[in-house]
Amino acid sequence: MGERTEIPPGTLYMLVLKVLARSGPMHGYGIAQHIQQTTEEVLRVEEGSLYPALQRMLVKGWVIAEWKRSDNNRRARYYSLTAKGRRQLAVETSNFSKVTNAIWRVIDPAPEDA
Amino acid sequence: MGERTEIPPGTLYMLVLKVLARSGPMHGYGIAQHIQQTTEEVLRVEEGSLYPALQRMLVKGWVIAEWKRSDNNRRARYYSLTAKGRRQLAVETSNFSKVTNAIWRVIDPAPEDA
DNA sequence: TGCTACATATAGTCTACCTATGGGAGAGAG
DNA sequence: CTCTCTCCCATAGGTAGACTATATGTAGCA
Repeated sequence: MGERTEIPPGTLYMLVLKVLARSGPMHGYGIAQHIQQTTEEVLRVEEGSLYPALQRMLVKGWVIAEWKRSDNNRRARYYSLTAKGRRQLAVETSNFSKVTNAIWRVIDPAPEDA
Repeated sequence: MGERTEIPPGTLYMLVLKVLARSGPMHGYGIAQHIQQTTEEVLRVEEGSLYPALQRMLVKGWVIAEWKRSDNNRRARYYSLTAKGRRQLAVETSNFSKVTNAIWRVIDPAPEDA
């Protein structure tokens, strides 16, 4: 029953898209590291979640990939955002915001009356 | 491709617990209505999601149920929060807050330093 | 020559919400 | 009285999306 620091279903694409939008082309491993560090270990993206997600994002045309050498001189696949991916990011961010606000309206006991 | 106003996985228990905590004993149908109205239709709890969830909450001991008559004089099962349910609500709310904040840290480019 | 860290990838499992379906019971209309 | 509408509960089956476990391979270092 320990606190699971898994990411909420439905937010993975948004997080990955955002990381690429902010930091430019990155490889999968780096994206995972980045998210973990930015959230101070609160969110951990498992590799078994990330790589399939990246594949789907390629198919959807949200990112493109290119094999390069990493800083450590290893083969790595660098992902970049496309225009379509940028639009998707906007949609997902907007929707996340809307839904999160709705939830807060329920769980936050703000005394509002008509 | 319309915006689906389904509730994010993992938040249903929290929402139901909170509604009961705020408004006292309610029947399932009323809980669903309440959430829909509070969120101005952004969140819609389907009956096929709600009733099974309530059953699980009974088993977990978060709520107790009692058959009564509704305002419309119909048979209805009224659910009340238990002490255990109240603790669960606190845990889930805290965790939701923590995770949501973490996500915002990624998608919102707020320049915060230590 | 191992050992560790980096880097990608797939198969299978599990959770949890949704859609679809069905039924019973009270209230108002005719 | 009966028909229909709304209220209210409940279950079965489908599906999405993240996880665990596993597998492969390379670079750098002792």
